[in-house]
Amino acid sequence: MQETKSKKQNNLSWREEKKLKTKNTIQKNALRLFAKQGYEATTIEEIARASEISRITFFRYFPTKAEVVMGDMFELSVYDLTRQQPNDLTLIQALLATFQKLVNEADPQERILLSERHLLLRTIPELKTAMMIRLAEKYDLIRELLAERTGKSADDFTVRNFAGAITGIGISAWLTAEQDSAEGFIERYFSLLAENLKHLEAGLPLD
Amino acid sequence: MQETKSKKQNNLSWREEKKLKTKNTIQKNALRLFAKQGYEATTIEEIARASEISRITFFRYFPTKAEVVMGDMFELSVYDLTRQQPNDLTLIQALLATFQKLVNEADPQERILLSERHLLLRTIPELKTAMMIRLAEKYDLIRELLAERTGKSADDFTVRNFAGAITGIGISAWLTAEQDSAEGFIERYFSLLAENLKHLEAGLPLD
DNA sequence: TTTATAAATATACTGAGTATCAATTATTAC
DNA sequence: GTAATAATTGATACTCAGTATATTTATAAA
Repeated sequence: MQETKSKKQNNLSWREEKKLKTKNTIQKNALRLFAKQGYEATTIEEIARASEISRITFFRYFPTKAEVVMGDMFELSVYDLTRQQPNDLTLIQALLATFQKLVNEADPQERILLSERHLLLRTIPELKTAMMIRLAEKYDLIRELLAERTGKSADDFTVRNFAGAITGIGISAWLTAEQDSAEGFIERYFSLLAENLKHLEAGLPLD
Repeated sequence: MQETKSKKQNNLSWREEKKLKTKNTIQKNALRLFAKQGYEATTIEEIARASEISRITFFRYFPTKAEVVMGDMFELSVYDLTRQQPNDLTLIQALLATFQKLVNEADPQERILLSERHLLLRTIPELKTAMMIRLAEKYDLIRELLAERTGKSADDFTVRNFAGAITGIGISAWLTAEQDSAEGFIERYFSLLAENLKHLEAGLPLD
């Protein structure tokens, strides 16, 4: 079980580095092929051939075809970064700070990849639904964050409900940005998210 | 194109009646088999055999295996019933009235079928996600309802965001009821939904 | 070099979902 | 009632995602 860490000072061993590279190659080829000939029209076989691996190996790196588009999506960063925000901020203020940071720091390279992904995510029905699920799954993370900042239990009624509202607001931002879309989707998404959160903090007035 | 309505006074023709019966049979058999031997372990082939139809005919009635569980789910009723509530009610008040009505009026027969469905919907991962999507898809309907009652556009920022919050609150109620679950899931779900909506109307205070 | 381990692949399978075409069955017109 | 018409069903055959098992190849350690 103990992982190899004997001679190599790099915290990534030779093998692990290669694996990461393979994973990236697969994802890049997949996104390229999806963009070129469509998601449905692209088979896993093709992606594998383009990546010079076998069909079976593909499944060693990604459990499903959809997952190759979803990727990591820096969801963990959102969680971690938000936890690191000062304690005297409300959750919403902390989230706003996190988003600000993420938008500022995203390097161009990453931003382009992200754009390609998002294009697929809002175009292909199968992926749209996969994305919606991802969003809904954040519910539990939000509850945890909220529990930490309020000192309440994550199972508290108000915590649950507030977290639910944040989740829904996130979905709304996603769906709205998807409509306006075109260029700069990610910027639009984050700015909507920020507006929505501020509105929520104000109690969601309808006037 | 003109539909047959010549002699038959019943608004359902002979054929259409039979089709409805077949659809119900398929659904009943599917739910029975799923409950008995599990969702994944049950093939469409089996469901078809039990329903005395061919595998292909199954797909004429339900586009996917998951859809046979989802069914209609009286989502349309919620929409229609809510529209019929008095105009001086807020959307939340109207929704509360609708849920009240639905809980009171559900006949025992239907209630049992609904329970079976819900058991599957919160047990089988594939169906859980399908359900989540259903919930998220209500977003647009809620926006319409809200637009009607506020006189605003369904694309208005506050309408979108408020509708998003309601959606998320619905998801939260679903996930919470799913945890407590056991018996009386549906009652629990609706009562949570009501609590959550009231909390939302109060501006979602965290204290 | 030999040994142990992990990663890649080959083979073969299941089952969902689709397309095409032929066979039935019901509906309508005569 | 019978023939023509249209809808429903079904048979056959296919694609492709995803899985299980066993085998081969590459890597690391000894």
